[in-house]
Amino acid sequence: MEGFTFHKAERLCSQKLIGELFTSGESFLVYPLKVVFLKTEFPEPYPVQSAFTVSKRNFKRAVKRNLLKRRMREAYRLNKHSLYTGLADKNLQAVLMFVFVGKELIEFPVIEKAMISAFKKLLVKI
RNA sequence: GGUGCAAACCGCUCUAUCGUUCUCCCGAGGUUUCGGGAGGGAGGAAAGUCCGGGCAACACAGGGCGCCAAGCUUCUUAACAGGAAGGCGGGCGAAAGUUUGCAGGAAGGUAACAGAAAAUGACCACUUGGUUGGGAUGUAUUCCGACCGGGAACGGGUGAAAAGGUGAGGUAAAAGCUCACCGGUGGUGGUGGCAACAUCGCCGGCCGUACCUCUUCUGGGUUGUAAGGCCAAAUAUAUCACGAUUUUCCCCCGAGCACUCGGGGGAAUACAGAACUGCCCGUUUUGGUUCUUCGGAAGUUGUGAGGGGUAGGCUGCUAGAUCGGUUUAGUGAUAAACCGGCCAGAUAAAUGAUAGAGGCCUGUCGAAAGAUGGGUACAGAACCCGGCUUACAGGUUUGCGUUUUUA
Repeated sequence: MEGFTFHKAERLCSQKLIGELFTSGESFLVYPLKVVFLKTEFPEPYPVQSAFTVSKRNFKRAVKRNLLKRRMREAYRLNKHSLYTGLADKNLQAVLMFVFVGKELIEFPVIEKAMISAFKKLLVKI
């Protein structure tokens, strides 16, 4: 079991993949998060590439958007091992996008809980 | 000490655990990557993108008109619509101060509502001439009217603004009509100031105000780092332009062993289009036309434009009008010299998350020590600088005004 790292290879950076994800990916909601996922293949050793985003419409200030993205990323980083092992068992690769759909700043423990249940739901659905 | 004004500055700290990006070192691995260690990693506004520059690409003979922006003076600066110091006018304040405005009135134009009239000013009231009605006295005066024609900007009223103010003379009544003083303006001279301007004297006309799409003066190419450059990958050279070359046909000149060989294939014209541009002139260029013995087709290939395809890496990319001191010059903005330092470079976008402790401010309880609750702002680099504007919990320092107490 590797540690709680979150390297660049684990992040979703390719504009092309992001475009594909939004046009042909499936999604579900675990308030305050919306998860968009797509089974695909990419040349990295990790089972998942993921990205986080916060709408500019709900949060006008960049500071608040950054804070929420950081909290989501921390929650992902600290709990991703269950997702990794689950996907590795099924021998799948996927790209994920977490969209924050809440309208106000939400504390870290709430986001963490939502993230864990999102992982369980994702493993069932995929 | 209270209260107020101005300027400058700071704008949370520490520990633990787990992470992120860049640089360097070590080890594994061997054109990539992984592990460990050390160090650097948001702001005073990083924001708004409102001005001004650097840098880059593209464009560019020149002139006129237009458009946009600025407009007291001197200085400052790479530059500015910024800043500093000063000048004049207005507003606020008891004061320290603060705030706001500033080219011009020669030509053109505008001045709502109200008011008679907004610049060729006569509504009421004033005054006068003529005609006329009535009354009084007693036979040519006076009083009260009406109508017509003048005089006159002193008074009333309107307005943001009403034809300089006060006094005297003057007159039928008046009036810069005249005079004295005052205000303003133009000219001129002295003094002070680099200047805006201030101040004093003399002379003149006796003198509206505010504003503009008006006039004048100064400046102004366009687009922004998603600029631009390089590499990789990928598709395929459609179309267009220019050049080179080959073949063929045509024309001209020369040779000639007679249908072969060698050499060569322009110039003028402002008619039209295009470019430069907001428009016009103009310039450049292309096409056409004309003249002339005097160029057309096809293939191959190169360069450029353009389409299609590719959406990945490097560069630009951070050492600079740089930062921190000290000294000197200057009222100041700022400049110069010397010493020292290296200070973010991400790209679905790092600079963090969680927990604990402590500061700071503040509410309540309490004589105090303390206890307990709340708050800890505004805000996140995206090519780089100089300004401006806006947001901001709380705090520090300095100078000045005013008031009170003490001496």
